[in-house]
Order: sequence, then C-alpha cells, then structure tokens
Amino acid sequence: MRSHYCGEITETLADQTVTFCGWVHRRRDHGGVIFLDVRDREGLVQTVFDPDTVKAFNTANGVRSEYVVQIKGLVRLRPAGATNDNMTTGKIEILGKEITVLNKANTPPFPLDDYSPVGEDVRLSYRYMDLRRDEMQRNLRFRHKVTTHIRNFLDKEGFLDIETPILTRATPEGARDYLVPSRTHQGSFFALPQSPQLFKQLLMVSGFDRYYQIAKCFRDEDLRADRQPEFTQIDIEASFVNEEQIMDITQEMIKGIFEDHLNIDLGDFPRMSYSEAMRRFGSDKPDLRIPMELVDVADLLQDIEFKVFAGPAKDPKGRVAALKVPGGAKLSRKDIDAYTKYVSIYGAKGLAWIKVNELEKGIEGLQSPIIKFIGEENTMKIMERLEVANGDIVFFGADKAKIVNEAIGALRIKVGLDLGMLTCEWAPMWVVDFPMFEETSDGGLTAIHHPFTAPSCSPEELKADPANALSRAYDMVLNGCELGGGSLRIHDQEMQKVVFEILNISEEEQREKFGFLLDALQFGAPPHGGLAFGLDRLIMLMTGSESIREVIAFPKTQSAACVMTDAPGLVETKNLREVGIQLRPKETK
RNA sequence: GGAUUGGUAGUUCAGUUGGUUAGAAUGCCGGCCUGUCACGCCGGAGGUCGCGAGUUCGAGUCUCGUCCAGUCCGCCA
Repeated sequence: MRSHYCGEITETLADQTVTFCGWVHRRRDHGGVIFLDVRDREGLVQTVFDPDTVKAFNTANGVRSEYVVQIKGLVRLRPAGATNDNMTTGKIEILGKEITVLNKANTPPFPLDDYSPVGEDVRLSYRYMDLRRDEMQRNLRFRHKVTTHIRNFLDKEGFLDIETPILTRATPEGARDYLVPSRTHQGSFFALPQSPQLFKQLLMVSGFDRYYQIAKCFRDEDLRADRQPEFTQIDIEASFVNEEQIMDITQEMIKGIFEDHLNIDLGDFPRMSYSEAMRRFGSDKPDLRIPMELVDVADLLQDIEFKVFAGPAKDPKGRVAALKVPGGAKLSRKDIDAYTKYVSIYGAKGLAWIKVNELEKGIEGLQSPIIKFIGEENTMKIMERLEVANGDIVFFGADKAKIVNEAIGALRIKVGLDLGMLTCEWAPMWVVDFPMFEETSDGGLTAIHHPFTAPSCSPEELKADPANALSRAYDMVLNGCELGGGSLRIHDQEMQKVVFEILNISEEEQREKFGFLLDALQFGAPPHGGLAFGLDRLIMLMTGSESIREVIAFPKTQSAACVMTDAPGLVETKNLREVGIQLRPKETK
C-alpha cells in the first residue's frame, strides 16, 4: 500500500513519486490550495493539493482530522521561504496526485497535538486515540528499545528466557493475591503470581544456571503514581554466583541502558548499608541528588526537662534527628507551617526549628520557639555539630525512630526539591546489608525481602537473634526510587525451615504452601540468587514521566479499573455457577 | 480504610455575596481565501453545571450523601 513512511520522506527523495498512508493530522484550506499534514508512526509530512488535479483536490477538500488516507504524489523541495525547520520533513512537501480515503473518522474527542492539556480520564477512555499522540508513541517506542536492549544483553550473558505460569497458587506472605476460581476444582483458586520468585528458583534447581524473563506480576493492593496492580518485572536469577556477581552484571545492564538510550554515564554505583541509609537519610532508598543529611542529636538532649525531646532521646526505639537546610532561614512562617503539616501525614506531631540569623552573636543570633526548652548550651552544641552558617534553618524530629525516619526523610526530599537543591540529574546506588526481618505491629517478625532470602549467618545464629540478623539482599536505587531488588537465596532446607519458624509459619503450612520448594531443596539445589527490576518505573524515570501510566499502553485507574473496557465487569450467573461461586448480597452500612 | 484536590460546551477553563437568558478560548459545522504549517477572516450550532436529596422566594454557587478521576497516608514480602 505504501512505498515510504511519512516521517521518512526527506529531500533525498526529491523528484520521486512516493505512496504513503496515514492519518490526517491537520488540514489547512486556502481555497485555491489545500495542505494536509499526514501522520504515521514515523512522523509528519506536508502534502499540497492544487485545483488542477481536480479529483484529488475535491477529495482533499472533504477529508477531516484523523481520516485515514493513502496518497500518491511527487516529492518536491519547498519554495524558498516556505520550509519548516521544526519538521524532519520540513524541507520538502508532496504534490498530491491521488488520494484515497481508506477510512473516515469521527471528530476526535480531544485534540491530538502537543499544545492542549487533556484530563487523564478522558485520555484513558479513548486510550487508542491518546496513544496516537507523539509523546505516547515516543514513550512506548522507548520502552521497546530498552526491553530489546535487555534481551540482547542478557542473551549475550548466557541468560535463558523461560516463561513461568500465570495461573499458580496463593502465597501466605506479601501482597494480596489476585484470585482466579478453578472450574475443574470447585472451591479452589489459582492466584496470579506476585512475581515468578519460586519458579525461577526451581529453574535453578533444574540446572538452567541463568534465567531471565520480562514478566507480568500481579498484586491486589492500592495504587500510586508509580504502582499498578499489574506491572512488569525484569526478572533475573543465576546459579553458582555471589552477591558481587549479580550486582556487577545488573549494574552493567542498567549502565548500558542509560549509555545507549540516554547517552548518560551513570558512573560507579556507591554502596551503602541499610543502617547507614536509615541513619543519614531516614530511608532505605535515599535520593542522593539531595545533599542534606539527618544528624542525630539525642545524646545532647537526654537530660533536659522538655519531654518532647527527652522522651525519644532516652527511648531505645526513639530518635531525635536534625536536618540542616542551607539557606532555609528565608522560609516564612507560612512555609514552615506547610512543612509541619506535611510531616504530620507521616505521624510526626510537630516540627521544631531553629533559624540561624547571625551566628557571630551566639544564642542571640538564633531564632526559634524551642531554644528556651532545650537550653542555650545544648543549642550551641547542636549548632556546632551541624556546622551551621548564617541563613540556615535546622528542623528537628523527635519520636519513635520509624516516625522520625519517615517524616524527616520525606521532609528532606520535599525541602530539597522545593529549594532546588539537586546536585545532579541521576544518582544511582546500591543499598546492602538489609536486616532479615522487621517487627510487625503485633510484635511478630516478617521478612523484609521475602522468606527465601539467605541470611549472612548460620541457621543457629539466625535462630539465636533473628531481630538483628542481616540478609544477603541488595536493592538498586535511583533518585530515591527503588529500581530493583534481590538477594542470594536459601538453598539449604534446614535454613529455610528456620526462617519459616521465625516467621511463625507452621510445619503444616510450610508443607501445604511450599512443600514443592522444600522438596526441591533436598534434590541438590545449587547456591543461587537473583534480582528483579521494575521495568515500568525504570522507563518512567528515563522518560521523565510523572506517572507509570505514561509508559504503559493500557493502564488501570487508581481504583484498579479500566475506564476504556470498563473492566472489571459483572459476569453471568451461569459463569459463576460453573466455577462454583455465589455472590454475597452487598453489605449495607 | 483515611486525608486532600477536582468534576460547568467535544476539549481546556472562568463563573464575584446565592439573583436577569451560564461565558471565554479552542474544536466542530457553513461561507470566503493559491503558500500555509497550532494558517487567517466572517457567521453558526453546541450545556442533565457528575448524580441524588436538602436549605431558600431563588442553587453552577450553601449543606448532606453518593459516584468518578488525581495526589498522598495506611497497604504494597
């Protein structure tokens, strides 16, 4: 049907006759001459219709936006002064000889240009139209380039692409599962995989040595700008390797992607332990583009009267941290109130502050509602420790360590972005030495990564002090965003049993849910480990998108629905009966 | 589950203290126009003010409920 893509027709084709197909992007009717900008995947080309070509002219007169047309015409250089430097094809135009309307189109529900902002729900309702827009075409094409890069890279490194089941079984820990009723086993349910975790480990037991998959994963949890209920992981696993090898190879992969597709050298990725990350940044995924750090000051405040500080300072689970904001003294009372409100969503009860106006005047040069509570001597010691300068402001968080870390950690990023403090565009890093477990609200322990993560100690040591045990896990972090994470896995049945015990998963439950894994560990499981990247997040970061939805062709809304297909939808009673399900009447409040 | 923002023409938005016939831009339709490129000029059509109650002489505007969409907290091994 065509000889060229629209966007490929340039001056090298001058004086040749070409045929192309596409959508009418814009029509400009000058009475005696009609211009059609025709668009396809590769770009736009301007076509001119003269009244001398009567039939084509009349057809061109009748076409409208988004009509699908086939045009045959002569490529010619544009007249002097009529070129368009903004277009790849702007030096030429097509003199239209024949035009066929392949399909008419209704008026588009929203403009497809780059100038008009359009509400996201409208875009999602007509996603197939939205995807015609240049930005979306570029995003999805970029995503393709990256996944192709990944496949080529991993293939070259000896990784095999192996598919794993979508219909599998529910897992006891982790996110809520998406369930699929079984027709042939009524009353039983499949679960969609939260990740191919167990299967990739079994593939290691099977001796495939190196596996990867660009795998859809499903988690029935509430959505965020960077979270969809179905998302894509770059899933990787290898045998007879240690952490270093996994980290090296995946770091090389990510570096290569940035080099080839954004022309950016990410350099070496610094490594930081979990505990250091929490101490300095209040986060297990620090944004290293922001130069500020949290500083502990609890030791200076243990003996003061002021309970708001002294309480957490003396509490082993408490924390008192200061955040120095260079140049922050210019913040108004209103700004500070806004930040106080901001930290309150993380549970902080307040936000104390000290402005440094004239340090040379000592305590007189400071401005703060709290100095009278913490005392002049303590205040000056804190100022000394923080190495403050005139014009700075210091914020304080005092509470349970978890709340201080979350609140002041988030404040650090918010203030850093608000005040334009970014020191670079890209800040990759590794976070290592995670704890094995963390405390749940009911006092039990839960796995920080997943229950198959190997600890960096023996089963006996793990049993003796599980709360302080470290794991052989690692997270790759980019700009404060967790790009991917993984670990060395447990390949020993005894160790696996100890972990299940600590997690309070009974032997019956172990047998029922993971019997196959425990068995597999007895049949010669090699040492192995791996990592999984969030592909959607990676592409979101690389394209500078505000949301993961901008890099997914057909995403869900925040209520995990699709406004285009209207999924999820009701099903016939007959279908329910076949799978042995009866709906409960809606609960009334 | 919670906090918060929004929902008015196809689209993006404005709409004052509750007060006449709800406006603008753009798009759409018609006319004019031979060098535009987000063409230009003239004219026209286009509204369940998300939905449902309530207050009021009177509601786009106030109150309550509800639905949808966005951001965030919880949640997401």
